[in-house]
Amino acid sequence: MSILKNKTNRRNAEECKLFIRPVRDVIEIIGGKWRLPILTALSFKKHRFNELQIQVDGITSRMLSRELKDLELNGLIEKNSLPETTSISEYNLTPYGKSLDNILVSMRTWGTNHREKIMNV
Amino acid sequence: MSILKNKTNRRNAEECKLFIRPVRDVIEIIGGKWRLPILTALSFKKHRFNELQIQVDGITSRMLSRELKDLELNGLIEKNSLPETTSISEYNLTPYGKSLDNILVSMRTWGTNHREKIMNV
DNA sequence: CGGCATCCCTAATGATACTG
DNA sequence: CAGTATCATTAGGGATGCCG
Repeated sequence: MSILKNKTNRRNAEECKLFIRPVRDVIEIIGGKWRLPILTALSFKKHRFNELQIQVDGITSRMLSRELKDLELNGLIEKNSLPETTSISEYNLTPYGKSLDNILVSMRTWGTNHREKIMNV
Repeated sequence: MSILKNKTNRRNAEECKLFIRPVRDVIEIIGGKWRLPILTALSFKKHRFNELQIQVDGITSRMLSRELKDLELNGLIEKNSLPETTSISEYNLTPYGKSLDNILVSMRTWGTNHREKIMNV
């Protein structure tokens, strides 16, 4: 019985690690202070660089530039330079970036609820 | 028409900010390298301190201690010191912590999928 | 076993100025 | 407008040792 229990515990422990690993992967990709806010803005609609800088309050052009580059490298967003005009580029979610929607929505929902809860207390 | 368009754009911009704010709130609470992995482990089952340290690979006791304290302060987890035994404490999700489930599941799901995608490419 | 204290280092971010 | 370059600062986190 104790042997069986040990085996069960070990299996549970392994299973638990299998839950954690993908979560850590996600954090690598969309973690940090800025990426989810940027993605949230882009899930709303496509934005230009300076529009993003206004929406994501407090971000510097330096950080915005870097984060956009990382998100693009990971295939979550795409950059389109408008051909007609000069010095205009637009950022948008790729289909793969749109697949983050469940995460974005669940976070937004929980966060909205939490804010209300904190305010009312 | 251009006036209407400006009003519409401004409304959209405000609405977008309303999407971003709660997301930033959530990041404040469960962001960073360790909190979501810890919460994921606890969503699986309650854990003791050293069990968590094993599950959340690479975390030091210092960081685990600090993160657990923050999560408890935010009402997401609870600590139970077992009365019978000495020096044993268990951590578990509170009901409020369990309300994070949608976030945890959506991240785990996306992360699992992403890992498969990366591996196969 | 479950932590806390100290010291230290690096990565992340900010501030500012500049450019095509 | 959409960034880049440089410098300064800070927060996050690792290593280690100690303690009830």
